[in-house]
Amino acid sequence: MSDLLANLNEEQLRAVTLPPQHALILAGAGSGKTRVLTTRIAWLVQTGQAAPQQILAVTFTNKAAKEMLARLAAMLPMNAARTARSMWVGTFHGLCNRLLRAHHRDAGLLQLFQILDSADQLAAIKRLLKALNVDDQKFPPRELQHFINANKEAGLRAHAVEAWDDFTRRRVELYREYEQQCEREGVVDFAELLLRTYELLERNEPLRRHYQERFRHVLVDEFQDTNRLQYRWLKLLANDGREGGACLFCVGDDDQSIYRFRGAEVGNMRDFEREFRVGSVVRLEQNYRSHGNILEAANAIIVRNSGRMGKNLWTDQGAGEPIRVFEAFSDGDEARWIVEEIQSLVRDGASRADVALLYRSNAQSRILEHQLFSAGIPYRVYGGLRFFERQEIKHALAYLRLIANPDDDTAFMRVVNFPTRGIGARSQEVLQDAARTWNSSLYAAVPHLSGKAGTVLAQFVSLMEAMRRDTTALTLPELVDHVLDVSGLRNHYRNEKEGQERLENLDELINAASNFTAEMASEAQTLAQPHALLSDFLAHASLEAGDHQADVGADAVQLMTVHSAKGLEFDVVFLSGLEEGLFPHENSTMEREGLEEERRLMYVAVTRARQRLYLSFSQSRMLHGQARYNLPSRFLEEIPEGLTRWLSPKRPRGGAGAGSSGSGSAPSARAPVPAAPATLPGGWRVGQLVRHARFGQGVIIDARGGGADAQIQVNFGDSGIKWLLLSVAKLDAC
DNA sequence: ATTCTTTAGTTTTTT
DNA sequence: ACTAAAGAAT
Repeated sequence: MSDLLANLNEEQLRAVTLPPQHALILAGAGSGKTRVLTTRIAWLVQTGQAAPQQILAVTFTNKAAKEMLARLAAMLPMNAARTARSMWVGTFHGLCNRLLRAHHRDAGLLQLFQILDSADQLAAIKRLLKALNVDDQKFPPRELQHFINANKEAGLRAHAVEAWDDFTRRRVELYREYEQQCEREGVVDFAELLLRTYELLERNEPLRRHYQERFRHVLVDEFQDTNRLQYRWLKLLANDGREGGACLFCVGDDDQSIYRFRGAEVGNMRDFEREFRVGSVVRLEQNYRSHGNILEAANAIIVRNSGRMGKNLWTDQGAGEPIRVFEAFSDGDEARWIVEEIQSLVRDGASRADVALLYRSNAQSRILEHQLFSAGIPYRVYGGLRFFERQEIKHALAYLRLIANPDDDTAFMRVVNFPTRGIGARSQEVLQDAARTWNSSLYAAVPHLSGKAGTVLAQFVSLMEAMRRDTTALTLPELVDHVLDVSGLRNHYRNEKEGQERLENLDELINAASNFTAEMASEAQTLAQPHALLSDFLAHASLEAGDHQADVGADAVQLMTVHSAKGLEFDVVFLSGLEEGLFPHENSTMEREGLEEERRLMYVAVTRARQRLYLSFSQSRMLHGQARYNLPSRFLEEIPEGLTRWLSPKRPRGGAGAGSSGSGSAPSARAPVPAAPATLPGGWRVGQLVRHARFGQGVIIDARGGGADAQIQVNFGDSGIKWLLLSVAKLDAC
């Protein structure tokens, strides 16, 4: 017990030992957030205030859930398996899946309902549009997918959506058709998991009461990332803060909310504070991660945002090194410089794994990878395809899904002609028409067909029937193995020249099935229905797509987007591409909300660094096959000058206009901007930084005409991109 | 059914 | 510049 609370600082201790009441913990970057959350749970259990089964902990990723369970197992004197079983720890989606399986009848679902991941959902929508003969130019599937998900996340079924124009009315109709299609096929998408559970609990009072009374404590991690529906879901369990509901313990950081684009509502934090009358918000402001200069820079950046809940990180670690800033002439130059810097760090004894290269968008990784590769520096990139998202795995899973549920049309379409068995587009069309006529699934429509299409499809159906029959007595890994052979998938990839890796992945799927079976066995549940374990395995595959492709353990430099760096920390961080239009991204600068999210993203990036932070930008950059000339990011100017050290000749500051460095003075060793045309009349050149009396600072990005008509195009950032007549415009070199 | 050609769209991502 | 996906030709 004293062990548990030892080494907590004053605020952490206060948060951990709060009396049972609704609580909001504002936890800054590196302030020991996860530690507080897990210690709180352990403390509740150890002091006898709550039994493990009275606790529900919600995270956003499976990784975070696993980590929390591992830490709890180490803190609590009970074996890990028991903790895992009696305490509900998981993602919103994982927990909803568990609830819906337990109460599938009340929720109006098959016991073996399947879960569509985003790609499956998109495929289902495309299939729907095709069946209804809808022009997918007018109704792009992706847009419709977003429309449906956004409405579900707002808690709205198709009948409840208000439509004021024809376009929306049609989309609502398609939403309704989509709902019916999912219903018919016995499948549920991600948003549906949440909405179904919400409606189930709302509608079914005894059930709601049961869970409200069971879960005395609900703890939420990354609360700033919750969407509206998730918040309503929590409110339901807490009985809106009235008697008989759970206590909500929400931990989050409004300054690290970077998922607005996918529905996260930072406003939930304030709403929670108000609606649940959270008396005093506990602020964790001592940072144990970064040196003083880095923190000060982060604070200076984030303070410019409006509507913050307010928080100022501090450290007792001392100022540390200055933040290093570098201006390159081209993106290639920037990458080369980063690589040189890494080489010298490694020479000085740094471990490559402690160095991270961060960027705003994935497109920027290519050039960095290229330079790292040429220099022979091991690196790993986060963000590739994940295991369960691979083509061969999705194919195998589709066969498995068809065994569990023949009405799953998405799975049917995926494998009906893969490997090819002579069921081409025409046969598939005939079948889809028949399914519509008979109002049945594709599988069930096959017997109604005659002719050539009927014959080949009947063969496919009997293949599936045989698969189902022959696997009832098999263990899950045996079943998977059997299906890989009988379906012809193995054979197909054996004959493909690049198929070796895919074959290995298929074997890995059998492995995954073995591991899953072992985990389930330790929870000692007996499943009466054949293929019930299969169904659980499929849910697992949808909900947990596996780790991103990267070899763990190797001493390699880490490359990732700022988004995926959230929650991680490194001794040395390079943040590249700090340019207007890139970071902040041009699509975000139109509205204040968007810009502030970019600023939070910048805040997240800066606070990843423990000891050393490099910021770099480039005068020119190849993007979509064209050279772009960007201004330095406004975020650079938001860092107080005293905290930085420029490794390249410093440019004048935007506001001050006091600079004296010559116009674009290039260190002689560096090559000039590639693709920069010859000097223009008046000595101007593309890529040059200029100042206009009205528009402020800008970069010359193009030129046309000659003599008296010569014009230049200048990117003034905020003030836009303008064509100016050289003979008229009053421009100063910066 | 396979292969070649054209076209559109390239911020961030988990479940 | 590059890719993935849809369309057209074989």
